[in-house]
Amino acid sequence: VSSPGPVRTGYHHGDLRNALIHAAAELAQSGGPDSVTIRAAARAVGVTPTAAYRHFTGHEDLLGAAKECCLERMSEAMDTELARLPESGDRVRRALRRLAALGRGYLAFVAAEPGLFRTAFAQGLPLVSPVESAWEAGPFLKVIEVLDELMAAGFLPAERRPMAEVSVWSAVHGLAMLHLDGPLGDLDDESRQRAIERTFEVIVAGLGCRGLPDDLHTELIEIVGGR
Amino acid sequence: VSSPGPVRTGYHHGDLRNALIHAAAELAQSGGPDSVTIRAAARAVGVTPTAAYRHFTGHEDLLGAAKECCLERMSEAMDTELARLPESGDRVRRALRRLAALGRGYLAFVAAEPGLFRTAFAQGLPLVSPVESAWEAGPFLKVIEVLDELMAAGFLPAERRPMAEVSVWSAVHGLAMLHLDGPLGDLDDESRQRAIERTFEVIVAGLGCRGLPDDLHTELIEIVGGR
DNA sequence: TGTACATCAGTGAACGCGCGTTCACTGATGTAC
DNA sequence: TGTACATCAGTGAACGCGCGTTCACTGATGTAC
Repeated sequence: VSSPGPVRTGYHHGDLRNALIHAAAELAQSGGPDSVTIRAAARAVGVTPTAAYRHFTGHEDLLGAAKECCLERMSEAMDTELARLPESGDRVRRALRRLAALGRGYLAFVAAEPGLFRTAFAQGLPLVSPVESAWEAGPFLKVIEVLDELMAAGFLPAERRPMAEVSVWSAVHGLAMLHLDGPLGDLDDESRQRAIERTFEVIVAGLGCRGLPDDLHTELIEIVGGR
Repeated sequence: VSSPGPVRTGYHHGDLRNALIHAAAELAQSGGPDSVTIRAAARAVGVTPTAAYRHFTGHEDLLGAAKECCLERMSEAMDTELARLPESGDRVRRALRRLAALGRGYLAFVAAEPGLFRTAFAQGLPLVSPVESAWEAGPFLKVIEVLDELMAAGFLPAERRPMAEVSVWSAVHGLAMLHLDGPLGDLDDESRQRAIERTFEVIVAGLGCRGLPDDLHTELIEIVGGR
């Protein structure tokens, strides 16, 4: 769960657990969850497969740790997008900007690191830590916060607040999946971009009642798709 | 791609290709795409693995056929929901009803047949037939038709029509995926239901400009979640 | 400060598994004459 | 109508692979006295 860790110094490794997780994440990066095996991770670290069993109960345990690691990477990618945002404007504007940046971060991560994304959402036993905490500390929590802010600022009516985070996340997650494995994978870049923009527009229009001023709309679209 | 096919009658099978596809689909049903192997399919049919190579170029070919088969099953499930709909009301009402029924069919299929769903969207080489036709003959086409109708009937403004099908499908697909493998899997049935309803509301509100009359809203929510 | 010994963290060999795929083959079918 | 023969659709044995996991082991570490 931390950085690469020292290369081994003699018989004992020193930080084998973290080294294995790091190796597992690199395997996930290049080949997705199916590439994460105890043998391959041990090989990458330069250690016998058996040694891994000192630190993990088995394959499932290692994969779970890798999953958690991928989720963290994803969370970081979204934070990066958030950090680039200007602070100007009223609360609604700032919150909508953040919503757009989250979507952008999510989709950019999927495009840049499909293997990590697939692993983060791999089927099977959940994460090592209690489920809720892992998810709520990650990407999902950020969406919840932004929607709370949108409600507090008066953009999102209170009666529409419940479950709104699910709608938002579903839309962006579905967009990502359909691009990765579904029929949207064949779209050219331009169409892909327009699909993302339209989905963002539909979601924002579906959340708030009122329309957006033109300049705000333009700014948001640029955040969600631009650069 | 057709029905079970006759049980073998002697040395020659008669319809081995279809029998293998059927077996592959059953494997997919119970264990997802990873369970679809040439050996297992041959075993199920009662034939040597080698025999499969008379009808498929290899594992990937069989899996592709299974994928196509799963997509068809999904399409049928959605058609079933469409067929149960009343025909009363104006064009907008009928089209929105159909939109709700498609979402319902999609999500019900995912819940009832997760293995088939996973296989339909399995990663890897596309389908046997040309990509577009397979998808556009399937679930996606139905969404496109309904949205065209919503535009023609005046509910969906023309300038919001492009890519709207992607937004709609992304939302429902994301909902399905997050329930299957994501953090939404832990929701109780009641919350799950509300999440689906809210997502439908957000999408409909995001597509059309105007609000829905109360009775229509109620009817649609019942279609999307009810029974 | 030195030493015996428990504990920890690795090694190396081996197991059984199911897989995709290939080979030379044989049984069944159908067609030309 | 019968027969030789090409063709088709299977069989059976075998290959090599990478995997998860277990076993008895050994090298390194640290702690009690």
